[in-house]
Amino acid sequence: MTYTIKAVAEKTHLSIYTLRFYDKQGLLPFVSRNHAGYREFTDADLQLLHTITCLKNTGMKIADIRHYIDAVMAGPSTIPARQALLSAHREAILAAQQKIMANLKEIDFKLNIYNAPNAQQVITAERRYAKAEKIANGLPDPYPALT
Amino acid sequence: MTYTIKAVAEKTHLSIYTLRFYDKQGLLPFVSRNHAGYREFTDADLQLLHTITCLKNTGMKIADIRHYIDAVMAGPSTIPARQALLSAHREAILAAQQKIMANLKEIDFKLNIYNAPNAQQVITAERRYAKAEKIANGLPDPYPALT
DNA sequence: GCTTGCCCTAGAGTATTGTCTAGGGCTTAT
DNA sequence: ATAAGCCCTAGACAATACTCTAGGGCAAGC
Repeated sequence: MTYTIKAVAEKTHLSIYTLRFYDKQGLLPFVSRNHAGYREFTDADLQLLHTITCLKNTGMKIADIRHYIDAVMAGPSTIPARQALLSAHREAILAAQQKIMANLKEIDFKLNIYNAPNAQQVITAERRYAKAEKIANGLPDPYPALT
Repeated sequence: MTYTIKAVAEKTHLSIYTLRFYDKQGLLPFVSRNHAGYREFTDADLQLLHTITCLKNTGMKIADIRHYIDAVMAGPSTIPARQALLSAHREAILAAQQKIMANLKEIDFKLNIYNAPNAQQVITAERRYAKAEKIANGLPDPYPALT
C-alpha cells in the first residue's frame, strides 16, 4: 500500500508544496516515482518523513537534515555518523531550551510588575526616570505627554 | 552618561546593523538623537532594549515586539494590554517548549537505537524492509547497494 | 586643513523556508 | 473523447530578519 502526495500532506499536516520543496532540497531521496512520474510514499517513507519533521520541529536546518538523510541512505556503515549528528542536535536543543527558559524568567519578572497592585505607580516612576535621564543628558524626550 | 551605537552593540552582542534595523522597524522609538543626528542610548534605553532581546530570543516576531513597545510608549494606561501581550507570549513559549520536548523524545528514541549494541542489525533489517516494500509495490528501489 | 574613525540614511543583497503560478500530463468517469 | 481531479516541473513571489554598500557628515588629533 502506498500514499499519494496529497494523502501524505493530510497525514503529516505539511502542505503538498512543502513536501515537494523538501524533495527538491534533497530530503526525500527515498521516495520512489511510479511509471507516470508521480511520487508514491511507502510506510517506511512515512517513518523517515516523520524523523525529518522531528528534526525540523526542533530547529534543525534543512541543509543539516539533508546530511542526516544522506547518511541514512548510505547504509549502516554511517551509524556512528548519524549518532554523532543526532547527539549534537540533542545538545543544541537542550542549550536552546535553557536559553529560552532564562529569557522567559525575565519576561516573567516584567509580568510580575504588571500584575502587582502597584503596577501603575512603578511604571509611572520608571517612565519619569527615563524622561529625566533624557533631559539630564541634553537629549530630546521621546516619550509623549500622558493624556 | 550615554552610549554610542557601537558601545551598545558590544554590550548586547547585537550588530550595529541589527540595532539600526530594529530602529528602522520601529522597535527603538525611545532612543534619542544628539545634535549631529547620532543615536545616544541611555541606561533606561538599555533596559528596554534588553526586554526587546528577551522577546526576540523567545521567538517573538519583530512586528509583535513593536506592538509591545508601542504600548510602552503610550504610557501606564496600556498596562493591561502589555500584561495580556506578555501573558499570551508566555503561553506561546511554553507550548513551543512542550512541542520541542515531544519531538526530542522521538529523536532520543532514534538515538537509543543507534546506541544499542545491536544497532547494526536493527538498521540493516529496517533497510531491508524498506527495500522490500518498494519492490512489493512495484516501485524502483532508491536505496543503493551496500559496498 | 587633512586623515581617521566614528556616525548617518537609503537601498540593495542574502539566507531560509516556504507558497504559488503557468504550462502540461495521467486517470477515471461520463 | 472529454471533463474533473489529481500529478508533475520550473521558476517566480513572499515573508522574515538581517547584512552590507554607497555616499556623505561630524569630531579629534597631527
